[in-house]
Amino acid sequence: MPQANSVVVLDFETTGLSPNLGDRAIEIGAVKLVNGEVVDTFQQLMNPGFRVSSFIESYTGITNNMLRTAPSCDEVMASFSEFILDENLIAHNASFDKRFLDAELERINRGYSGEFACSLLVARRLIQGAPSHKLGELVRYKNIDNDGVFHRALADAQMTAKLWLLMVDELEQLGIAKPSFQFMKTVSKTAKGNVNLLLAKSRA
DNA sequence: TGCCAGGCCCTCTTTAGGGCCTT
Repeated sequence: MPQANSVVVLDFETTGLSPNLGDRAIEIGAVKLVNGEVVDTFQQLMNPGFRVSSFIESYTGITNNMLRTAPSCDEVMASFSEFILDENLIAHNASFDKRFLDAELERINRGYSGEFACSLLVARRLIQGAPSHKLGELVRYKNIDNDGVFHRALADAQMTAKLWLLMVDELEQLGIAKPSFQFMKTVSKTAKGNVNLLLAKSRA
């Protein structure tokens, strides 16, 4: 059973957009939060078994030379599956990361018991004034601490975690007592126009 | 051969189309 007070925020860098078209993971980064505090991190490059495009090299800064000596996806994902055991999961545009997580774990016959929540879907509802809901844009808009690194797995996971905690904080300031992972999922599934109604009903 | 993601969400919608996000 997933723990109620802890969660893992994760981010993949990949060779492209779709595991169904043969794309693979090339880096996984994650932070484990317990009661809103970072207690552990995970970051690992992985060798997908073929060369990545020059687009991906320049988009992520991860080069073929860096991947040449990296351990295989199978090896890294086996270790990552231990990291996320029994944890609920968060990602920015979670449907993307879930597809890659599921595809990579299926290859090694591993699974996980947690559920996914999506920081992008929550942000679209709670941060409606943002010029866009790209992770980098939300980080700028909300003045979230960052080290200037974007499109690397651990850096993006850290920023996503900070964004998530900021949104939880904002809900607490609006009178929602200790917004849970499940409550955040409910927010993400509520029609935009009904979010204020949900919050009004949920106030302590 | 040539093409290829997929889920969410809005609207000039629901017998559909297109932008936003992720790499």
